[in-house]
Amino acid sequence: MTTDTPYRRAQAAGQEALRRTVLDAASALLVAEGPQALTMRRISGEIGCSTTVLYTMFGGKDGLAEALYREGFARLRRRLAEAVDAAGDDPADRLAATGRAYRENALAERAYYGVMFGQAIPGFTPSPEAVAESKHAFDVLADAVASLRERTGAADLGPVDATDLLWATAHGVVSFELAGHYADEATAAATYRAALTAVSTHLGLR
Amino acid sequence: MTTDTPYRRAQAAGQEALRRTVLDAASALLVAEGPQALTMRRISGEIGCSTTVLYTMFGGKDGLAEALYREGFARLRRRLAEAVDAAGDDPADRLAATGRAYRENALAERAYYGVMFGQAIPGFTPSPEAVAESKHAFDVLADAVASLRERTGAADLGPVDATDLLWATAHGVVSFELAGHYADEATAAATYRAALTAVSTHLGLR
DNA sequence: CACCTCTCAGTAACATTGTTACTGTCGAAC
DNA sequence: GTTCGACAGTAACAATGTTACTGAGAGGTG
Repeated sequence: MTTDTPYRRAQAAGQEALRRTVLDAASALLVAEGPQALTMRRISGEIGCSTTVLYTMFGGKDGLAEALYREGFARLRRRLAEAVDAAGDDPADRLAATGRAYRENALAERAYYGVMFGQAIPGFTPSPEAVAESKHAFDVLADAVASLRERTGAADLGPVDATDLLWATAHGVVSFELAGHYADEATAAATYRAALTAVSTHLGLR
Repeated sequence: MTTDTPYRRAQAAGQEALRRTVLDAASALLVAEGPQALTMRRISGEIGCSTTVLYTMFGGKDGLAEALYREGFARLRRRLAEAVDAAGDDPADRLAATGRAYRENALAERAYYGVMFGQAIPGFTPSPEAVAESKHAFDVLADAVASLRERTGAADLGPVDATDLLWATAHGVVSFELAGHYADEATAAATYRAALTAVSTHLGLR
């Protein structure tokens, strides 16, 4: 165990600030030029240090990728929470707002979406802890579903989790849209709405 | 234009056979060890030639990736066609069989699924022609939908293509299953069924 | 048959990338 | 003041995609 001295704290704070700087640079690079530009040398060059720093701080590229993965889910979580807050008190409205916000986030943060759900960073697979934590981004969705279910008395679906089902459906359409499968934005939007409407109707969540 | 002589033909036949050999080796490597093992040196080593051959034959790794991409869709197409053939004449049965076969194919050919829909091979994005051709794998699904629509008189959904919607929904659940998001196979299967049932009901395809 | 030419495979190199051993430096502790 | 420990920088290594150079073999031409 390390001794807790002012020095140690200052050092830790410095580490934390530096970590933030590195992450911001990596994030900017990811958003501006895509995952392909995310090389250790490029990042270190961007902030003016050697690659060694990245290794002592993140352990390797996987560690950095995982930090970006968490950041992506944090952004998603913020966006969903904001949308639900703005939607008012009706659970149905809150559910619908969550659905729209999910797609908007994916389109606004395509690069992050690729890190989170595509294999945008070649060797990377998130750790089980990161995956488990990522699901909390959907807490607001789960809440809306629970409220709505209480109101409508929708039946349970056995092993099928309603939140997971909605999420998977949204992901299917969004990932196709990001891959360019739809002719235009209007088609993508309509397909997305149709998919979510179908599933929430089937779940009895209206 | 090159002259068409027996020699040229033999050479072309040789090229074709060689191409097949290379593709088989790459395919075996992909299935056995995943996309990470797909290196030019590894493939050339596997068949006992130099990397130059791969470049003259496929133009580069992207060309090889695209060949595997097409192969993946060819396998999917075969599987869907077989399932539909075995399902009998009822369009509803044919639709349901297609849905099941899609998931079965994804699970049986995970590595291919990653090449086709994930970004399993780092720099690769399929050419527009390959993407356009890939959609023909779903011709049997489109046929089943059309038959069923004729029988049930289901309404049109405007810009939303019913086949695309079913496909995207199936993809959403399957890609999550491949990523390990579900606790067990039974949960995944139930979620998949629920998603497809929801969408086909919503489309009026029963 | 001798020579020329063209296609193409092999070798070996180059650039890029993740990663790490070695070295030096700077601050804390006694 | 000396010693020690943590950490950053340099420079290397291994792997990978790619390509310039070289050579061999086959067909055409005299």
